[in-house]
Amino acid sequence: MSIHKKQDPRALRTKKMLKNAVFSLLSENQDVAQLSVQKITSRAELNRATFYLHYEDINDLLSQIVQEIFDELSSKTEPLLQMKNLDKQEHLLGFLDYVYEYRKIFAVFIEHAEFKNSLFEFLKNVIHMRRSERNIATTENTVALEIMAASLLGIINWWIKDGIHYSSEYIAKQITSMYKKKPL
Amino acid sequence: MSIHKKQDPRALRTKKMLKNAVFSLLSENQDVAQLSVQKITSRAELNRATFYLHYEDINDLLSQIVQEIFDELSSKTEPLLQMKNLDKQEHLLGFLDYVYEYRKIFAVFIEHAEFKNSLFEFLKNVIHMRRSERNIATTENTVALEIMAASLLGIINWWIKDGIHYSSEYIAKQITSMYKKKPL
DNA sequence: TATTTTATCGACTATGTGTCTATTAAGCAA
DNA sequence: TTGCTTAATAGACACATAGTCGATAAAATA
Repeated sequence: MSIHKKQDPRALRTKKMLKNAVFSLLSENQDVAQLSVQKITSRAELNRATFYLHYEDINDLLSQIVQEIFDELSSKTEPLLQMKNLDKQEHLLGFLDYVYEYRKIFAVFIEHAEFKNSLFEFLKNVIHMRRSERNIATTENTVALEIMAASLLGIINWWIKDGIHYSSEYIAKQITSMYKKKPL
Repeated sequence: MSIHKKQDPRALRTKKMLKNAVFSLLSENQDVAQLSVQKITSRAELNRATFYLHYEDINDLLSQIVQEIFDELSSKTEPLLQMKNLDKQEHLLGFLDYVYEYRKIFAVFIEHAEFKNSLFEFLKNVIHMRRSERNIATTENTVALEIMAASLLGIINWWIKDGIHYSSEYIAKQITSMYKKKPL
């Protein structure tokens, strides 16, 4: 954030316009794979060469967008996780509420490998925090952290793509009733 | 199979060569998205125009490959599912063994939307069969079929992509110990 | 104001798609 | 075997896209 050396306002403006163009295009066709540098710069009303002054390729731009999404996700969910007196299901529900709020963005970006990885790491982190907080032994007899996270990722992926008519409350209930131990 | 009207042997040969070219290319770069009609026909040593005599586009070809993969998966796992005297975990293990055998193909094609959908439907079907077989009420108090299938899909996705050093036995054990009710 | 940085324009090479026509070759059926 | 049918090839076409380059104009800043 403030660590970065101050950038040329023209560069900042251009980058914002390119990102806005990406969201504008994605809101239409809902498909990351159909993006092209031409479409993005055309939508942003910028020259195509300008794109390459700021990003290596489309993936570079998408990576930075994903980074920003998860910076926000972390800053919004961390205070929730600090509240140790919350019920088992309230943490999960708080997270699912956030996912629901950004379900359209999530549904598009979940196809992007880096977004998927970030979400996976995020889930692992949250599960790990919850476990150590409740003093659950992480070495013996415990379901592997990664398998639990992969399972949750699968459910979230399904939810935002094909099952978004279910409420976050319902999903939270199903999840907690499915596992032997509460994941979040 | 034998229902189809007999096809021109030249067409059969061409289609087989194109499919082989796809597998050949995928064994090198492991990425469906990097395929092109030019690369495929060049690898198959066929004219590019010939491709369009048999397939609409790359997705059409991939769809037919995926179809064949699941035809084989079904024919190999169905006899296993008919054996009603098997232990809870043996069904799951038999399926995971099949996935392990074809893990390289699976890891590549799991990125393909149609493959993912087919696998999801397959999992739903198997869970449903197991449940009705064991007379589990599907309406009351039971975890939604789709959520369970989505969860398993997430685990399988993780396993074949990032956790294939774990044995199918270990994965089966983790899965059965994670859920309150055995999924398969 | 003078220097640096950014943005634009046009051009170029390269790869890819999908279609089309004409021609050659292989399969099949009377 | 001959003749019809279908498949495969070759080359061309218009079009979209990627990534780079040099020259020029415009904005930011020291």
